[in-house]
Order: sequence, then structure tokens, then C-alpha cells
Amino acid sequence: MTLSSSTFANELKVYNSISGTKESFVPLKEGYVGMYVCGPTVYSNVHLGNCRTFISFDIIFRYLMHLGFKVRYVRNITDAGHLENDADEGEDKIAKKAKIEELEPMEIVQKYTVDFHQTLNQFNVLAPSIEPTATGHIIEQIEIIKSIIDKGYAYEKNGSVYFDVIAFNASHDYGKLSGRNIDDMRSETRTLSAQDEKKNPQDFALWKKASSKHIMRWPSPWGDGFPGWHIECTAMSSKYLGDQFDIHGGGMDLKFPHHECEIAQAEAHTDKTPVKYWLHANMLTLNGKKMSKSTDNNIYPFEIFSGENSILSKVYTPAVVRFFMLQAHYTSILDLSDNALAAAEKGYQRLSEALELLNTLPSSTNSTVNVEQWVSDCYAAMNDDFNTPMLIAKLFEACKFIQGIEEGKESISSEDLNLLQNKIQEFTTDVLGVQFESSKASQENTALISPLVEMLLEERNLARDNKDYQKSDEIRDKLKQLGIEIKDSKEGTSFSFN
RNA sequence: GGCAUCGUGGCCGAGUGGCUAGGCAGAGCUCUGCAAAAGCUUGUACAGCGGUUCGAAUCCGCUCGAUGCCUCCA
Repeated sequence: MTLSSSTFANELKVYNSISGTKESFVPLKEGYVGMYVCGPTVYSNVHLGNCRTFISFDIIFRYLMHLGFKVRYVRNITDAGHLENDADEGEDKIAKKAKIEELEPMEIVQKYTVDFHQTLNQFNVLAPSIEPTATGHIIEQIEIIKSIIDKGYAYEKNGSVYFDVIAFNASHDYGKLSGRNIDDMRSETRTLSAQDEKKNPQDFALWKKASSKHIMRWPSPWGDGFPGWHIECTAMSSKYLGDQFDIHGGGMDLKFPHHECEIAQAEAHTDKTPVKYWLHANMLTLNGKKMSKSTDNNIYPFEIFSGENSILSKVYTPAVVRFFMLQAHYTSILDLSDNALAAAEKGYQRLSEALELLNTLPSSTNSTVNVEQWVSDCYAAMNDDFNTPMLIAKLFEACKFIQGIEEGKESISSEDLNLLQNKIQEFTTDVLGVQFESSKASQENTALISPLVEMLLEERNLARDNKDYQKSDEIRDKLKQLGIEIKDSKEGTSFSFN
């Protein structure tokens, strides 16, 4: 039995949103995976809900690489604001924010792109292979729009170009991803206002004419304007991953209309199905409601790390928040609360301490624990649509037998111990991207403080030997006030920083 | 209103036809001068009603409830 990661690569199953079922993952080109994930519109700070999506796809990216696939992961930055609403007079969000902050639109873009990267860095999210921007691909977008017009699925009106959903649906299936029926949509949608340029309410903009006050504008065959929201992803995904690629991901809220429109655009342009597997990450809720930039029901990462918020009782580290998110499946709605975070933190700390034991574990000639079974259970968990909660449960199981070995109730061969150490390292550091560290303070502090604490502990143990418990407890309490916790055990007294 | 997803024990959260999820909290125990920490052990569950089945948390139907999308959103 071999337990190398590639052995398990052909057992991966993913939940495909478009079929509504778990399917075996078979990439279009053996050994290679092309993955596109819709990135943020950089007109404000990323909130925690945004982060959840990118953490979810970070796990998928990491696990695919762990299985031995060569992954090209493309995640865009939307730096051309789309309109705030359907109405023609709408202002784009980036320009609007620029006005509020008295900055150039591109300063807004830069500011929040930096924030996005810094925040994801804190969460230990890996950078994608390519991170293209919408404004860097205006020409590609224009080319595709021209092609769609040529095919008869789009029309120009007063310098704007709209996708003709009805014409497209006559020969294709508009709504297959989101389960919508075009006839239902037609009968239910409000009637067009008189000034609307669209033939039908379902039609969406590929290109919008820029009014004279619009700052972000580019020349095009239809006059100065700016691209519609959906076309950028079609242009960038096809440019870097080809007309057909393996995985398209994004938040659940993008399923309709954004991803539906992407399918329509790509099919209108190439007449090929663009994406093999659609993966949607579910929402992070706060107070049972979706986090949203527009309703103020949200929390920013820095508010959690600094404690500057009204809903959490204490500060939580990025690693704990990430661990908390991974305890739920990415397709489930997850509700953020202080209770849930505190519980996750406790579990995280327990896991950290147990895993630290792993390096000092004694080995024997034979094993009473079945490490190979455990390893294949871990792969089975991740192969079942990236089931991180199940993997974490397996890690806790490993904790249990690590404790057992430590106490001499179980034994492990050096070969098995090696395997266990390697796999735990791989699953925690490489796949989950969570470093389990004990709550010790940073190394430089430890170097100075540790000998000082040791001196005090010697004093305390001397007092204990003399049954001067008043003094020994006083030392203990004062250290505790300073955030240093004492552990008495048979082997002696140790301490840790809180 | 339409489409979709979901409803699991005090809390969070896996599980999709028969086999312990897991974590946190609670309880008991071990260790300890006493604690703390740690470890061990452990209970309570599948929204409601009906159906299919030898057997359902898991499949089907209905009811109730929640959420998401239908306008920008991860």
C-alpha cells in the first residue's frame, strides 16, 4: 500500500453546482487544472465574509496541488466599477468612493487592492498563479463583445451594447446554472421604463456608454465607455485558461446573474461550454444574516484581530478565525458568533499542544495504532468535496492516540511515527494552511524571559518544599497576572505564555 | 410571488438508508499541598405530520420556520 498523495488524486469528488451532484473530478487535461475564481471589486475593505470565500478556494487550490496537479489558479481584481444599479444614470462604485474619499479612482483601486492582499496574507491565503485586472483587459473584452454582436446575440443602442438574452435562449439554455426559467423571468419582471435602451429586462450590459462626467472610460467601436460587469471574467478566464477550463468558483451570491451571464457570453462567443465544474462557496452570516457591504451587517478582519468591535468578547488571531471557518464545510452557511469563535479557539489550542507532542514521541518495534488507515481516512475526507470539518475531526482523533502513545497505553513503530509526522505536517501546514503553534510568545521574548521565569519557579518550588504555600501561591498568582501560566506535573513545573 | 438552499443534542458543526462524527460547554475521575493546566470517561439529537422500506436523521409528500438569489455584492 502506497500512501503518496498522488495515489488518491483519482478519487476526488466535487460538488458541481450546475448538476447539483457530486461528480468524480477528471480534469480536461490529465495532471493539469485550470481554476478561475471571481475576485473582489476593490472599492472598500474586504470584510470577513469575502475572506471566507477566498479561504475556501485557497483550500481547494492547496489540496489540488497536494494531490500532485499542476494548477493554474486565476483570480481577478475588479478595478473597473460597475454601475450601482440598472438605471442608466447610475454612478460606478469606484468613482463614487473616489469622490467620497477625495482620491483618484485608481488611488481607490490601489488602496483597497493592498488591503485585500494584506488581509489575505494574514489569513495565510496563497497568492493565485495569475491575478489579472479588469482594466488591463479592456481590449480583450471589446474583442469578445464584437464577436457576440457578430453572432447575433448582442445589439448596440446609443453607444451601449446589450446581450440579447431572448435571442441567445432560442438556441441555448439561459438559466441552466441557477435553475431559472426564462419564461418565468419574463412574466415576473417589471416592465421596462420608457428611457430604457434594453429590448428586454433580462438583457444585460456588455458595454456602457460613458456620460461626460464618467472618469473611468475607454475608447471602443461604440464610442467612449466602460465594460459591463460580467464580460471581464469571460475575457480573463478565456485568455489565461482557454475557452474551456476545469473549475470556476466564486461566492454563492454570484451564481445569478454573474455566473449565468458568463456562461451565456462564453457560449455565445465560442459555442463551447466554458466550465466543467462550477464550485460555489456559501455565505458567512452575522446575526443570522448575510454579511453585506451595503447593509452594514459585516465585520472586518482587523476588527477581530484588534478587538475593536462590539460583538466579540476578546481578540482572535487570524489562524483561529481560519480554523473556525474550516470547521464548517465550504458549501454550508456559517454563522459567526463569539461563542463559536471561542469554541474554535479552545479546540485549536488543544490540537496545537497535542501536535507538539508528536516531535518528542517514543517509537517501538510495533504499532497498536493503524496509521495507514488514518491516513487514508484523511484523504477520503478531503476527496469528498474538500470536507475540511471531517479532516479536522481526524486530526482530533490523531490527538487522542498521540496522547495514548505518550502515556504508554499505545505504541507506534518508527516507520509509522515517521508517516504520521509527515502526514500531519502535510495536512495542517500544506492543505489546511493552519500552523498549529503553542501559545508561546515569540522567540526573542522567550530567550530573555524564560531564564527569569525559571528562577522564579525555582524559588516557588523551594517554598513548596518548605510548605510555604502562601509564598508559592503568591508567585503563581503574580505570574498569572503577567500572562504566564504554570503547569505542575510529575516531571516538574513548566510554564506557558497566554 | 418565482427559483434555490437549509432546519441535527446547551452552543457550533459533520453525516444521506442499518455501523461512535468531531469541537466547545456540562458532569464524573486521575494528577496536585490546594489550584490551574492537561489527560481519561460520559449523557442528551436529528423541525412537525404522513408515506416508502425488514429498517430513515438520511428517500418521497405536505406543513411550519430560516436563509440566499431574483438590483451591486464573496
